[in-house]
Amino acid sequence: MEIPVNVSLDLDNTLNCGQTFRWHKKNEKWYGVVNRTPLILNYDPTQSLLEVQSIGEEINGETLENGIIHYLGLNDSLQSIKGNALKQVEKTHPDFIPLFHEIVDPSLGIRLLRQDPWEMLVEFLLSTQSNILTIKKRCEKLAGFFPENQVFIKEEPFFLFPSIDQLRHLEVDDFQSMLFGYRSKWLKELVDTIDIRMFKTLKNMPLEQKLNYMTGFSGIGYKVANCVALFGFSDFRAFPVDVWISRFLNQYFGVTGNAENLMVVGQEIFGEFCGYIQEYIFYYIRTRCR
DNA sequence: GCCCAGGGGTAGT
DNA sequence: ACTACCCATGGG
Repeated sequence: MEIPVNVSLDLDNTLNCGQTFRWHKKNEKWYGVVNRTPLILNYDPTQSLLEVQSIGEEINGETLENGIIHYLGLNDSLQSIKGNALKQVEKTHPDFIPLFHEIVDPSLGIRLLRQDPWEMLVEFLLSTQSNILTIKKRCEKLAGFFPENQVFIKEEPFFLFPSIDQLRHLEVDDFQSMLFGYRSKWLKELVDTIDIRMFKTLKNMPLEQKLNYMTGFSGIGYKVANCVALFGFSDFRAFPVDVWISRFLNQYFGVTGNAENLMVVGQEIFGEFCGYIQEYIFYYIRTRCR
């Protein structure tokens, strides 16, 4: 199947900018799973065509095509998001305008994915104090623990992300064997105590309620909860503050503080789509600022 | 060997 | 409320 793409799309950096951990590229094609549907994606920017291989017929009750359009955020107007944030920057920090363009313009094909909130919660709990390569290996380790979740497109294997019921059957030692370290007990406690139906209702609640609920679990602090809100619940007012963003805000705005304080700073500077801008800043720091 | 990583919990101020 | 320190482990 082929999907015509008539908006800007930087698929490589969308799938490789730290918002998702289980996509991998081989021979110019991307391999990954969206909800319970394995996909092979091959984007040709010169033709603006997205070639899709799959064994599934639908994603989350939608047609394959609509499901992929939704997942990739192809309906997001990146120009509007930039314009909205720029207006806010002009009001609050006009001296930052040149750097704002320098950061955002090269990123206007990077899109925030609509990922599964449960998978985001588990994966970002495992992300603490680790680099992205290590996080990716952990996520693969966890998914690969369940051979019954393996599916194929032709000869190519994929693992569906484990459900909460599957994870409930594991012990702390199982997680230790996957080298999750001190995160093992956090994950065990999470799967034992979370009310997954309650968790899913956060989708329609304000950011503050999302954060309040999620930070109630051990191992889920403000940074991780913001990542889940942004990448799992598509709440663009979320503003995750990790060591990179913290250093950036300190360097260019002279502010310091914890993840909660700096989240508010980011919201004030960049406005209601600050989560999108946060991702562009993260990409900028890690590709052009080192 | 050393330092860092998409942090968070906790005890001591 | 703020700080210092610890946590397990892999990668550069």
